[in-house]
Amino acid sequence: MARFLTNREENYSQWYNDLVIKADLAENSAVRGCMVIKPYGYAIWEKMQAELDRMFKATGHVNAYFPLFIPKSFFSREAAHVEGFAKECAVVTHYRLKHSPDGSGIIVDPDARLEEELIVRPTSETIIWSTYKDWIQSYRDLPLLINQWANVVRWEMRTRLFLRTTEFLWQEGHTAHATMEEAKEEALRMLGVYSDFVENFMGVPVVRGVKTESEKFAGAIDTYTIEALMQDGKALQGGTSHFLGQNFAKAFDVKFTNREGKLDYVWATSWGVTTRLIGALVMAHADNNGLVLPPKLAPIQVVIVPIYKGNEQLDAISAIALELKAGLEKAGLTVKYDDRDTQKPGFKFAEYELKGVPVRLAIGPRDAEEGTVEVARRDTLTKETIARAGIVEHITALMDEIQHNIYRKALAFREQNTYSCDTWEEFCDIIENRGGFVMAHWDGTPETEEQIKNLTKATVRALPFDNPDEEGRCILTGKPSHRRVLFARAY
RNA sequence: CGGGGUAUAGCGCAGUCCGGUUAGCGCAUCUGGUUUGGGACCAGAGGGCCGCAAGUUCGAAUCUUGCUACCCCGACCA
Repeated sequence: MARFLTNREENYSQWYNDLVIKADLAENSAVRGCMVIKPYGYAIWEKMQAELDRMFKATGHVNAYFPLFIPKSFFSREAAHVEGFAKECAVVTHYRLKHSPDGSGIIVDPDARLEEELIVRPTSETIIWSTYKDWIQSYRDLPLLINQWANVVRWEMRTRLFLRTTEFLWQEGHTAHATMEEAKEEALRMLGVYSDFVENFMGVPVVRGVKTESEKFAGAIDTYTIEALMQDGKALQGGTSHFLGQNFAKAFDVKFTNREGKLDYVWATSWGVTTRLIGALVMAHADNNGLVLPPKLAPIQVVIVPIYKGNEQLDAISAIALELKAGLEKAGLTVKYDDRDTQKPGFKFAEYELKGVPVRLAIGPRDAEEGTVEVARRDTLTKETIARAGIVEHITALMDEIQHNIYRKALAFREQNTYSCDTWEEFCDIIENRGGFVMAHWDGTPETEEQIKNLTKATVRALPFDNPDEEGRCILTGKPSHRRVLFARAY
């Protein structure tokens, strides 16, 4: 079977690329660095969106939409922000085309140069905070809890489907608060929403923590992050939530009158997750047979495949299958009955495995006669024949079991590949030969962080919230440290 | 932006060194038939500006020059 996919153990990144394309999630487009998200991949994104959107609303947020374009001058208002994003911006300089004088085609009309260039948003803090200035006057206007679903553009040098594309889809929350405490609380709350989503819906365990100075968001005071471990031992940042302090309020002069009647700058947060999560979903669970989707995000949760000879048998089996489908749908499951006559059962089995459908039911003449159905699990690749009576309850329970099993498996993998390490030799050995998360002491300086990165390609992924205080010595410099941090090579 | 590579059917490739009938192969597609409990088989068919442009030549996928695009490795990054 593996002959249809590159073997995961032989070439992980090729395997990933093949899988994304063969499972019909996405493909490269005619535009450099930009992908086409195909219907099956987009269906997963829609499921993610629906759940996240529900979570955002349950925590008091509302959706709005801001422009794709940002006037260049807005960008320079926050110094660290412009510094961080300037090198990867797409810029609109003209607004018109015309036929070339020599008739050879269409050219940019040099007379149509914009007075002020527009930046295609790489993130929307600047346009949003320039708008918030007009929306906020008093503490009564706060908190302002807004989310936007949008596309953004970051002109990256090298791209990979879902993991890093020039244009990508995301949501970005931008909130404004009267106090520092409230803004910090909000940033942490949203990090909690993200980790809840990634762990309980995607089935991917995460480490929560704060980013170092060099890794934090351009313009933030603190960046909180969730870090997940992929099957090749590399870390993937799953989502970030930023405490922005008063940086953007000061840059855009957003002041409010507080309860004491005094003017103060507003406190801010922003937070986002992207279509990159689809890449994480693939890299965390999939195997050499294809995707393994968690039931809670699978576009198709159950597929029914009929096995038959001739129309007569097909009719009899279809009657059973459609009744079963109706029963499962009534229980809230998304079911597909694949009665295509153009493909054989074996082909369909392999195809739905490739696409990661959690449960496959097969019904043949034997099952029709004996009142049974063959139930195959994608996560374990096991099959059992069970009675049709009570099948809906069985499948419903199985969905939960699969959801949990996928998470347990990923968690076990992460635990097996998380090392606590105290010497430089051991550190290099693990990073180079085994991969995974390494909890080690670091002296806290950007210089040492940089040096470790240059020597090993490993970076500090986070200062984990859950790591206990512990006296130790930096693995590189030997200087004192009070807590272990999370190192890994990362995507 | 540095270093390396590739461009031939929808996809993956051979042919290019050493120019020569009608440019092949596998997969996919279409037609007909037999099949259907783990990626079926047989027979037939369609599909090409050989990346673009110029040059050399009786003759160019093949040689020369220029251009363009894409991929890989680095620096940048969710």
